[in-house]
Amino acid sequence: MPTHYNGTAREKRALNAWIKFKRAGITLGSRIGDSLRTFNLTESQFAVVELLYHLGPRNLSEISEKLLCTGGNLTTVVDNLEKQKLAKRIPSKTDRRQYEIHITQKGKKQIEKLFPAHLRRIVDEFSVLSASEQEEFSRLCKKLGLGNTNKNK
Amino acid sequence: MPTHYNGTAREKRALNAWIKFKRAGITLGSRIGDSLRTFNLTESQFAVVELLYHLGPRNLSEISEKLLCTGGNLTTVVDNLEKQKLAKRIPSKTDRRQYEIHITQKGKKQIEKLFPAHLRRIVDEFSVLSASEQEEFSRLCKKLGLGNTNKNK
DNA sequence: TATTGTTATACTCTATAACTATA
DNA sequence: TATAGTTATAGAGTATAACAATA
Repeated sequence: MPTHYNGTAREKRALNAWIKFKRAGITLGSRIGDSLRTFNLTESQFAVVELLYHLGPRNLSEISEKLLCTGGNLTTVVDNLEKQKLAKRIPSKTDRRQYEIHITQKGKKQIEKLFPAHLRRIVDEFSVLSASEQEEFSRLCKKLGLGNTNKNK
Repeated sequence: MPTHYNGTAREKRALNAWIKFKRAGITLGSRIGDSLRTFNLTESQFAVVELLYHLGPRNLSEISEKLLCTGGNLTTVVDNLEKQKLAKRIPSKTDRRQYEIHITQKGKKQIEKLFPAHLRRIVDEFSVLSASEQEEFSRLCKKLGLGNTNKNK
């Protein structure tokens, strides 16, 4: 979808980049998300379980920080994971306000079964880019994600 | 968030690119989405109204094709736009199964009020990249979005 | 007082399948 | 028979604000 907007070159460049970015996000997201849905996991749920698998137990605050979502939200996602017995809450011994969220054995097995196919899918999607293009792409995404935090606008 | 995954260089490269991509999508999306929410528009609703504004009336099939969502889904989004009187359904004269979705005067005003700020936000977010980086980024996103459609894997 | 997490509330999105009306 | 769109259904995510328990 071209922009159909008559702005300055600078505006058109940014708008075009944003649109391409969003569309790539939708299409890749749905292609990659499909491979998760066959395991009865939503992307949010997968993100949490995968984080626990690779980083170990974390409390809700830490997870919400990593995954950039609100606390009340994460309660729901973790609730749904507990229903599926893929994660569990364990009260913290040091701070009785906190829970540590742990991945369960079933969750580990699920990730181990699912991750290779998931990874294959990702490698496949990115194989349209050369190695150096992928690296450049990562670099640009990172820069965009960090934003102009030190520009103090 | 680094990948914490010990795979081949190829796998790590793709996984890293995917994670950076997703995170940039979340952070940029929320920063840019905020500017829409102040106008009581969700991103989906904005996408539809903006499309109608810039491309003119379209029927539901055409919109769902452009925005990559399902039909039943779009019914809901357009319903919500009609409630806000930002869009309206007009029965097609040539094919009585179809509706043309039109933007309303109120919708046009809304876009005209909202779009400059929205655009400024996007230009600002992308200003962390140089002009040529933005162009390279668009190119890479486009390539990713199209996927390996002619690889017939 | 501040923090961790839950609850309550309410809405939006999303998909699927069955359905209506029309072509 | 096929197509355009709605309806019904159901679930998942999202945010906000008020709240309880603990620090």
